[in-house]
Amino acid sequence: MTPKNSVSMRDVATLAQVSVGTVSNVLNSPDRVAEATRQRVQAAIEKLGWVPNESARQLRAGRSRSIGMVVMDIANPFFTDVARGAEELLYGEQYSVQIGNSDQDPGREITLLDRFEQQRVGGVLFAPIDDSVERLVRLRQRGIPVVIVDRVGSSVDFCSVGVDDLAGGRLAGQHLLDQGHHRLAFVGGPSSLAQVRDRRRGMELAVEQAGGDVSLLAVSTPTLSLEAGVSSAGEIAALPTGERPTAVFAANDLVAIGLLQGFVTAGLRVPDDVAIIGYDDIAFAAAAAVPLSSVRQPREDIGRKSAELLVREIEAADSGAPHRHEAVRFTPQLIARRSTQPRKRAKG
Amino acid sequence: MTPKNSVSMRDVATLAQVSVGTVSNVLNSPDRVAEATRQRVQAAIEKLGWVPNESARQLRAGRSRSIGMVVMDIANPFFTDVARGAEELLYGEQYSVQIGNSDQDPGREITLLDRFEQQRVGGVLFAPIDDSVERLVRLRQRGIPVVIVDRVGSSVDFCSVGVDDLAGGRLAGQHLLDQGHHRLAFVGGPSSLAQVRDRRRGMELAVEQAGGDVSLLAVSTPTLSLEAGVSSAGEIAALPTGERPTAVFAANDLVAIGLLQGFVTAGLRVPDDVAIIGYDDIAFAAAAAVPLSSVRQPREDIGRKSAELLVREIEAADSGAPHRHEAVRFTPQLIARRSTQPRKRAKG
DNA sequence: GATGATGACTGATACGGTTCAATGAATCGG
DNA sequence: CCGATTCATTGAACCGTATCAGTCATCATC
Repeated sequence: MTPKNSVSMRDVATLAQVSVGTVSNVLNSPDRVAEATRQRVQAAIEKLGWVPNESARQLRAGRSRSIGMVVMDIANPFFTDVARGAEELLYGEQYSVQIGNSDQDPGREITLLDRFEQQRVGGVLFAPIDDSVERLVRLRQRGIPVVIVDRVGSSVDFCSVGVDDLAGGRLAGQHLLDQGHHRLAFVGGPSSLAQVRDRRRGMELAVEQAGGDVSLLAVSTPTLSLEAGVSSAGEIAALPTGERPTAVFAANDLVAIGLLQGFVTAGLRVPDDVAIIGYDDIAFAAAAAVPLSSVRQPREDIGRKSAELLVREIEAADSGAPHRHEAVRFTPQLIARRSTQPRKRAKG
Repeated sequence: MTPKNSVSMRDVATLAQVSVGTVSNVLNSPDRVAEATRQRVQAAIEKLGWVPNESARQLRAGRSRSIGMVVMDIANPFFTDVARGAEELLYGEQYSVQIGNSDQDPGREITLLDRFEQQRVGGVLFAPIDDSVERLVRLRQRGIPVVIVDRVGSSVDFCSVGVDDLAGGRLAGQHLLDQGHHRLAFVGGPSSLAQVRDRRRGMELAVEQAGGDVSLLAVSTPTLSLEAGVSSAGEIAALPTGERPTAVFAANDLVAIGLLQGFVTAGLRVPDDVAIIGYDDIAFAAAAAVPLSSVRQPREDIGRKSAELLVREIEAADSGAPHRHEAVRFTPQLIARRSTQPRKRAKG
């Protein structure tokens, strides 16, 4: 039942009347091989349908052409966009990408890194859920480069690519203040996520700097998901009108879209009763029930840049060249849409 | 610069004063090893920080614990949901998943399959962009099982998991007819995608069966994306009011959400001027500008079931047990929301 | 106390490639 | 015409693990 007709280089060599070394050369250094021989070998490969065994190659080489990527929420289009950017670049460099979803679970995160280590992947793109780098140090000791994605280097020991979330939070906060809001809220969590902390802190800075009589309510959520947004909207809508915030900054667009749904369900109008701004500017933000204002991150660029830094580090290690870690920080951009449009006083 | 401090089983064996065979036994058949020895070996493993080399193991075993998955559009939440379902099950079975994005490009699709073949993955979950199975046959000859995802078996030679798209299309068409529409449209493409053909055909069947004076306009798009929807909406909106369809069935939710955006931009009201129904019922459908009616597919179940069939086939092949290919067909479900709500005649 | 039987461990081999020193043939300059 | 150089090819060693036929000691059995 198991055909197991595994053809190996030896079979090809036999058929082509050459040694295995020559077959290998045909693949890896074609110029060292006579044209006639090369064609004979190629023909034999075709005929037998031989395909190189990547495990064997990798075992010998001690290094692999596959890249591991850990994201914290594959259901979030932000991460698939980042992954697309990374994959695009890596595909061109002949690497293949393994995407693992930690689902914001530290245990799974570790397991995924363990598996990548066992596979001796060529490198790892890592979007972490916290700041610990111990696990990463071990990977690097084994010679596996790691680039930290979506989190700009608290540690100088790794390359990292991210966005200035403090600035992003400030943009969002300032925007809401500019629209004349005085009762603000921030929705997002858990605060173990640096992204959440930074975005919130940025908003707080905007508020402090503005001075004046501004209140800022913080609503913490267990995850950054649609559902979390929906349920937070319920909480907020239940507040007495006089205390209820008139504008909300959500830590990402998923939460923002959830809030939108929740508010509409609760009978609140957006932006008239409550304005919303999100973060990431995923493609669905513009298509939401009320087109969603957001703070845009260059998602695919983040992926591409991360991959580029990773490849560079891998190649430096291969060639023994020195390598300086780099921390790339993109600047976020405010995208104002209807969900934060100033309330029309002239209603009638 | 390259530390290369690669510790192998031999190092562990030396430190623990045993042979490499024993170290291997500690891992794979712990019961064949004396307790004291086992602990000594474990201690040595800890101390050296040894991690098994998956390539070597795999080379020896001839088979790997990693699964390749090919999807045609990773930006479509439908596929990430399917992938989540698959990954969830496979993670539990100690497999890791490699997701590759063919981006609806036949060339990339082939390349991804080539790479999986070279890696001798344990199996492949394949969401194809057309019906050709030649490439798959070769994989299977090499002993790599393939399960076809999101496309129920035209071929009995493979397991497959999908949804009855003909029934789904019919549900959508019937729903629009039930709302009293007579000028319908179908938007989607390319028609090389079986999903597109089936959904459209299903709608046509509903129309034929209903009889009466019903028109059905077909608008073809190059891909199933938000952008395709937006631009199709432009075309449709440009039609004279008397010819313009009053209800549109989009081949998937991305297109539907794009249409929605496009119609709103063009000044048409949904559902008053034109009703929309999508397909997939991705999470964002409910959160769209107007909550989107859709035909729901059990996305995560599709992934889980595919993975289950794949694992079963892999294990059957390993144990030499016979295996019967299975074609699982889920039934889609109509989800009616506001985007197809009957027009209120009593407007004033 | 000789005989198996059992249990714990060893050592060699194989997996499928890459790499590199060595070999032999052909070419070249003088 | 010969030594030197270049070119094409070979063959063996090696990567890190799993497996399996043996080896050796221990123990129960009669």
